Amino acid sequence: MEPQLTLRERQHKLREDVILQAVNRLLAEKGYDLMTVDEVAAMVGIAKASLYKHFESKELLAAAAMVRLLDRTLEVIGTLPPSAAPVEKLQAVVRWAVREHLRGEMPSLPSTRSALRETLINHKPYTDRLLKVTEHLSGWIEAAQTRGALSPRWPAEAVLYTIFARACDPVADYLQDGGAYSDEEIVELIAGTCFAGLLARPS
Amino acid sequence: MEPQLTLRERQHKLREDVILQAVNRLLAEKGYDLMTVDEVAAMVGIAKASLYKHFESKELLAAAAMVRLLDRTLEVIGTLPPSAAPVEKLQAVVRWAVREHLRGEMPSLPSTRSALRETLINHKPYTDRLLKVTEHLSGWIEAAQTRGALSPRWPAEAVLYTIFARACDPVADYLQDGGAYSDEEIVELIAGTCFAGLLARPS
DNA sequence: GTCTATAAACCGATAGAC
DNA sequence: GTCTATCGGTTTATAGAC
Repeated sequence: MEPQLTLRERQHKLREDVILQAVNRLLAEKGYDLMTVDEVAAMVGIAKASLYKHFESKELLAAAAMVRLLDRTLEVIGTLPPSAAPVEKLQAVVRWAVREHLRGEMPSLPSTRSALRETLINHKPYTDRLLKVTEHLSGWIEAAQTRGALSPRWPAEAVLYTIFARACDPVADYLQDGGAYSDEEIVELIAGTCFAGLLARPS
Repeated sequence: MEPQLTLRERQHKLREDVILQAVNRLLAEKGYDLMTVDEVAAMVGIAKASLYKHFESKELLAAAAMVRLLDRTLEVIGTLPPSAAPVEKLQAVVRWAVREHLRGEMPSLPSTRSALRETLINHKPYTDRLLKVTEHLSGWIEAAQTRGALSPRWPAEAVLYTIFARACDPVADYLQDGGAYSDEEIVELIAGTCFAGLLARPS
């Protein structure tokens, strides 16, 4: 607990967070496979070999960035008003995720096609946090279905995956590239079509 | 028009279609960046150098596979019953696309992150067919909105992108990996949540 | 047209000086 | 811990024999 050690540790943590910010942005911009370690080092302004003093491989570097993303997600989940209806909390999480996506800070889902996926599912810091996020969302989904806010027609598992998938929906990129809508309009378009659907509503 | 020339041309076309089938499957399985030309050659059973006699680069090889996909899409569009309602045609296209996805034959959308995107938007055979598909779908979308089948709340452009995106929705992969649902159930889950939404419907 | 062999470039990871 | 320089492996693309 000496101040020197603590100071050094804090500088160390700070440096690593700057690295993970860069990784997070590059993962969002080009994905894991197209991201090169040289790029990360260049963006941070240090040498590649120095990066490997902090993270022992490219895969663990990306995994740490994904853990950081899930920690931020848990922060958002923790600051939602407890009085809000479950379905409103779900919509709030989707809106936050799409906003992050539009800001270029939402790494793509580790798809079944990604070389990163196997690493992540064997990386306990990642799976622990993913489980926590899943538990929160699943609880809200079941509550909302019981209350009649969410359709009981869809299995809770399918709803969960759908919500996760909306965070990296390429529709956001295409609408943003089109330039016809503001970011906040795009957020409402994606959250709106996701929850209300494309069909006209009877009522 | 000599029979020999025609035969050789037909063999040539047949060989190229076998190649493009393999490329299509690999593009669906691992995406453009992770697909190697060696893999394509191995799957077809010819040497890599022979591939380059048919297609002059990896990018044009992938582009040809994407053109083939759009041609198959136009075939599906062409065989839909003209008497069907526009919204039913849209749903039929989505269902067909998800089925192709589940069979492992739906290459991912050329996302803004892909190295392939710039090649595709400058490749006229691709953009021509993409325009045709877009024109068909856009016509149905506007007709369905006029008739009150699709919600007028969403811009037609957003509906179009949403329908395209459902063809490569990672939700299909996650549900299929879970093993709890048949392929046809997954098709209905994705098409159903896309059109009807997650919310309970008032009526 | 198909093959083997190889060129040329790129990338992840490491050695060793400071 | 950070740097420069480099290794080892992989990938796209091509040369040249058959």
